[in-house]
Amino acid sequence: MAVSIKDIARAAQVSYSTVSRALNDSPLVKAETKERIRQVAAEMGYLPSAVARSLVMRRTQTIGVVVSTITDLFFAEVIHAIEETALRCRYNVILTNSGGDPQRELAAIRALCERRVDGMILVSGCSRRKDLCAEHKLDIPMVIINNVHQEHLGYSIEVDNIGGGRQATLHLLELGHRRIAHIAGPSREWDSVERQQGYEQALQAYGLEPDPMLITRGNSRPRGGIEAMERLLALPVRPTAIFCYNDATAIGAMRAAYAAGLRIPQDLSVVGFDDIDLAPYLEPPLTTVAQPKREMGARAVEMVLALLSGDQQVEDCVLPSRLVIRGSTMPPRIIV
Amino acid sequence: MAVSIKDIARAAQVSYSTVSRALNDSPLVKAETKERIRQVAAEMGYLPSAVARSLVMRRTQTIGVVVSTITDLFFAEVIHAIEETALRCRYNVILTNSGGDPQRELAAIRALCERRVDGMILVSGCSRRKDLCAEHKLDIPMVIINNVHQEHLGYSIEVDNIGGGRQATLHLLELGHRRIAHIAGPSREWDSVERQQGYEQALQAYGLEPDPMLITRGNSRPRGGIEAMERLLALPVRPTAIFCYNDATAIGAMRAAYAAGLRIPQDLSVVGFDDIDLAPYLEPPLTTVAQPKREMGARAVEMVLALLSGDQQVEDCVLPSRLVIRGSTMPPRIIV
DNA sequence: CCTGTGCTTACAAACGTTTGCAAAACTATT
DNA sequence: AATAGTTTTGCAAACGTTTGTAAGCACAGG
Repeated sequence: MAVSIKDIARAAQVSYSTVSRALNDSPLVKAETKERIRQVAAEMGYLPSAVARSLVMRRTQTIGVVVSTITDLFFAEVIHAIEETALRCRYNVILTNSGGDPQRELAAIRALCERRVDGMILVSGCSRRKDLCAEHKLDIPMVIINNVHQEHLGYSIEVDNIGGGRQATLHLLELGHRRIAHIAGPSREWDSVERQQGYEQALQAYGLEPDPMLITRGNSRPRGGIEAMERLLALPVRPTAIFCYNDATAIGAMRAAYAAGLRIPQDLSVVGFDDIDLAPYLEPPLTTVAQPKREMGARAVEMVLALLSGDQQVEDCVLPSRLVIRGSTMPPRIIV
Repeated sequence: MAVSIKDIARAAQVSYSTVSRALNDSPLVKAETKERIRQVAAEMGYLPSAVARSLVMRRTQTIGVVVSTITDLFFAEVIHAIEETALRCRYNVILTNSGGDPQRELAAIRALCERRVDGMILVSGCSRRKDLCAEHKLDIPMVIINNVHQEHLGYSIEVDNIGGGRQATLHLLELGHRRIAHIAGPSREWDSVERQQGYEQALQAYGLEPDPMLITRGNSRPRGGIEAMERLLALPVRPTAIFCYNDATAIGAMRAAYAAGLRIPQDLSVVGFDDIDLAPYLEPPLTTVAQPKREMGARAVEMVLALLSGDQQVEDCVLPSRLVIRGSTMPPRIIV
């Protein structure tokens, strides 16, 4: 079917090893021969077989990526960055989604191992260390972005979640808010725990004790944000501001607030986390803590590549987060 | 490094072909032997090499997907569907993005061919037929979702763009709007042309002649929507409603409208296209024409698989679009 | 005791590359 | 003209599988 190196050899009257060398621009073959072979190859529409090459080279030039879902813009943007920088390094990306299920995640990792990817990147990997290790006999470099568990399980890239949560909350405090609610993410996600810690630290820095009534939980998606917000709105004394686990949650929270007839930010200030590309276009433009998505993706593949080249210097990195103030926050109407 | 079938053969004292058969549950090997071999394999942590298998089977169990960008929620959702149904059929997905550049798209296709993917799916493929064909010597099934060009170049899946544009516009007309603007997508995208046709047909059905002043163009992203909207707002007589090429554009348009102090839908009705998952959570919830994203993705892989199994019955399909009415549309204040 | 018949197992080729090493073809030197 | 040296080419093994075919073995029938 596909034309192989042997077909070219036959057509060009040389051995197929020569063809291989010619196409790889080896200095071992005479310039004219090289040229002739190349021409024949081009005429015949030759496309080398990456699978055969992978077999002998024991390199697939492939990075496996597993992510819970690609339909969250934050993940989509990180994956975009991964794909872009992988491409630049002549790697392709196999994408698998786990739906946030550790079982499926493990299955995905297994499949990637069978495919002999050169390295793997888990975005919000959700499996426990011990499970991961089992699969890890073929030592394939694996880096994890925003590890869900606290445990360190290999090379990881994190954002400064505590600092981000603190900044967000401090911003609200500085505006004069005192009843500041928090809609956390799923309790098993470590970054949610950290962001909440930052929130609590900020409150304490202002001499406020975190109020359990003001802390509720979403599912990291708009739906969860709506439900959480409805709970908060049902409180005898409503919060004047909210810090949300992520932008998707914030979007849900805002929706619920609007549905209840509130205005944002006049009646309620909202801060998100992630700074998805859509954040500036929301109504109102969302104040949020930016994660350096491009950099996270880029770093992850660089890390994999470094690991691949046997670099021992590779170290976990935690990148700074940055508060981006837009239109969803303002001082409370009545200064408490 | 990785344990191979030969290592197992040695450990289990059989030939490696027997190991292969045992692990593939061939009836040719005795039950006891099979069991013993499996045990050894499990103990040794054997993971079959998909690349070796691919080489001999001439099947990679891989589908290549090329998309302009994954950071548009519409694409992300389609790709999610593709990945899910591919997984269900035991296929993996190699994702590549072209950034909407035909050059890069071609390069991506080439790379996928080298990897010997079993089939390819282009989401909004942007290359011209003749360019594509060149690459197409190894006849790899290729299906295109929302082809950018009008030309038919292989199996394709489309949504009823004209009908969708018509429905959207009709909805606005029925509400009483008469000055209805349209923000189109990039002129080279065929679906934009069609949606605009639908828009014009609807107007004509109401005896209105499309007004060139009211038709402008975005870039299919929020930024373009903003700019287009600003142009429309500068018009001596503003439109009372807008039909946008897609939801991202609509989001931008709404942003610009808000920035100009307008209220939506009281001062301006807005309709989008795509029905991204976020649409119901926007402020106001966006009225939009839904594309059956899940089905489009699923159909695409089913089509590839059918083609792969030599099915001759495979036919292009155009799926229906469906208007979803939410909060961004209402009758105009002053009936014209 | 020999032969045919099933059931198991082993051998070997093939998939399409890369690459070490030997062989061949030149070139230059004596 | 022979030799050494250099460049160019070919041979063959290897990568880890699958699979067609041959071989081995036990057992039954003649």
